[in-house]
Amino acid sequence: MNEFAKPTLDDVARAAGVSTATVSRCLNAPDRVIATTRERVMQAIETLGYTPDFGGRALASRRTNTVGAIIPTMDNAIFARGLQSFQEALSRFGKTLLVASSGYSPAREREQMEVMASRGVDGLLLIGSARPEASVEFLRRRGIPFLGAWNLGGEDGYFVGFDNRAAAAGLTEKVLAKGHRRLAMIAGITEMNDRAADRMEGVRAAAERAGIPADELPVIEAAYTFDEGAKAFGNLMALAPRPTAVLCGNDVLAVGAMQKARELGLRVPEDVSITGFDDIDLAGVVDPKLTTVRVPHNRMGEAAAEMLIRLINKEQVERRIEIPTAIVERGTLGPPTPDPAT
Amino acid sequence: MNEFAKPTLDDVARAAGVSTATVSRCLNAPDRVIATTRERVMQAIETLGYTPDFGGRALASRRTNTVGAIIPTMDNAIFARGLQSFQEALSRFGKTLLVASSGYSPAREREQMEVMASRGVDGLLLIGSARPEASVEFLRRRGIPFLGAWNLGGEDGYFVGFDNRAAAAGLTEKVLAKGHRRLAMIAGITEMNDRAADRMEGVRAAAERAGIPADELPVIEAAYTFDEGAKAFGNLMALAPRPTAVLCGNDVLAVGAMQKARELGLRVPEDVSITGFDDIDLAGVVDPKLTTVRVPHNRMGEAAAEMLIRLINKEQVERRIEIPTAIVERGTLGPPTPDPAT
DNA sequence: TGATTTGATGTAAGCGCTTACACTCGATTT
DNA sequence: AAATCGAGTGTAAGCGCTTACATCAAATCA
Repeated sequence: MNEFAKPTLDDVARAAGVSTATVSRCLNAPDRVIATTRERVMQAIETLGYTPDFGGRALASRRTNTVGAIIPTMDNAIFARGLQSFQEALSRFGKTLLVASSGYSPAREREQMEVMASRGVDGLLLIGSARPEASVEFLRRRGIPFLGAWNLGGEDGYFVGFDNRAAAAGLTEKVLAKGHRRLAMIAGITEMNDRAADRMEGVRAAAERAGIPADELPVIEAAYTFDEGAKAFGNLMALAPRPTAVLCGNDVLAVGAMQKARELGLRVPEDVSITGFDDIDLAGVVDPKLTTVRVPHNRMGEAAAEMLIRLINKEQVERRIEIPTAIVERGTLGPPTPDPAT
Repeated sequence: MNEFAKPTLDDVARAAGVSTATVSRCLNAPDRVIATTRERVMQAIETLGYTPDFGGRALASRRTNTVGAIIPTMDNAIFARGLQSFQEALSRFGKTLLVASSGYSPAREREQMEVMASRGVDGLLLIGSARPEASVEFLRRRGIPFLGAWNLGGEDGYFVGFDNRAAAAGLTEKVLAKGHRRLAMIAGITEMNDRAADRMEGVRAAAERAGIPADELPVIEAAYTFDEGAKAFGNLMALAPRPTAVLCGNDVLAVGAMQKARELGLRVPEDVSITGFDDIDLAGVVDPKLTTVRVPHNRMGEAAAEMLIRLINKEQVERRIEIPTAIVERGTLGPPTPDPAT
């Protein structure tokens, strides 16, 4: 063989004086080869610097040991963190991660599904459950096991994630318990984003249980940036009566709101309480520190990897795994200041 | 063909009444097939729901249209952002991204290189230039084009990144121009991390040019966390004489330092100036806003993708592309307060 | 008009691997 | 001692695709 050509199974077999089948077995089922032979083969692999060819292997075995993930964007600490853990866990199972991003567009997600499918991924990680039925159907027809992550999904399918609705409701109850009655919410964009929608619903439900009807709970949807959060907060503060607590759909919006509050000369939490969601690093850094909901994305990433591997291996799998969240009380939630008019 | 089996090229060929070669050409070189035939083939592809098999294609064409990236971790806004842009750009060229993480370990990076190699990636994105020669040699032998990103590397190889050294020096000059003489630095861990090392050197060089010898410039290396930054800052503030300006190797350390300053009752920038590096979102959110160096990671990601594609296509490529950085003056850098003792 | 070129398509040989099946040979059973 | 077994290994048939080369008909030329 040419010194610089990539060595093949044949080269190894020849060098070790065995057949290609034996070399293949050394790699895939070492215990089906007697120790002495195996050593000889391994030695040959080592000296030749052989690594199996992916194409050949994929073609012959009908397996790729590749897992895909289609996420809205990595440019978001939440997904980046989860994906990192997912990838690490996958790597422990000898799988490699193929990533694609949808930019929150269902059409683009579908395209990427086709890319993943034609790459023969063994399984696929998706975010959430809000997607056209046709996309789901596509994966089913192709027989690609897939998983919705970051939330708990709907009727069918497998999920590993958080109960965003319950967590949001829990936080809302905490706010109500402080004595707040005039709540407002800055939600993430809910269209095709079930996490944002669930959080909004959770807040609404808790408020309603406390006797606050939906029409007395102003909600503004805002994109995932500080500026949008700030803008929404400004609009909310212009309302009469002014809300005493603003629940935000995520920490980014909450921090944007905090900036705006400072700009408006409003003290947090004396003049207005603000809460976030996700507990990103930022939450512990702003002043005062943000009261929020901890969402352990890294644990989720790991759990997702394990679940997907089981799905791929056709092992028994629970339909959904809930990763518990926790309310983190820090400095931005306090009791409302008694209305000066009273 | 079985209704549920994945259709193959053969199925398409039969359905369209042409040979497999023609179908293949329709997919890979449409202009080498006459329009009427092509339409018939495309129609068949459509109705059968055919997607080419990756393994077969990779095996036959010796190309995978896959690009790998081995980064320290995605769990770091800097890399996540760059990677996102890289992936998007790649996707526009019809390439898919395979990601792996090294956790800052050269050994692990090497392992991942082998994984990437055996997957037949067409090209590889690496971070920085600090790695054992053997790793580089491995890629060369395999003939895998690769690229160092995020810095400008050394003697040979291709790079797209920033001149961390010059940028750090520039910022240091700005600090000196404010009148500071007692500088200190909290650097990132420099071992096997050329970005951190370059930044440290840049600060040292600028200080020396201003007549401040290295031994009068205390430097503490700290891991990429708020806490480590805070701890290092605490140590620095215990020094006598106390530094009046602390240059940090990245924004995370700087924000940690700011927190510690508040804790210690030190005002920023009145009592002590603090600067960062990277201009992550966080930098614009802390109070006062952080003076730092803007490092456009998304532009870098795109440039890296383009360069790697050219490398893969064996087109003419510049050896290094420098992405310009910019100093962002915000609130944490001010003139030193005159020493009360003077 | 016959010779030559050109463009569209078909034929078939692999690409590197896995795996069903066949084979060998010593150990065990009858 | 013959029959049976099983562990270790080899043989060889593909897996689905690309592509060099062959073929053929139509277009062009002399």
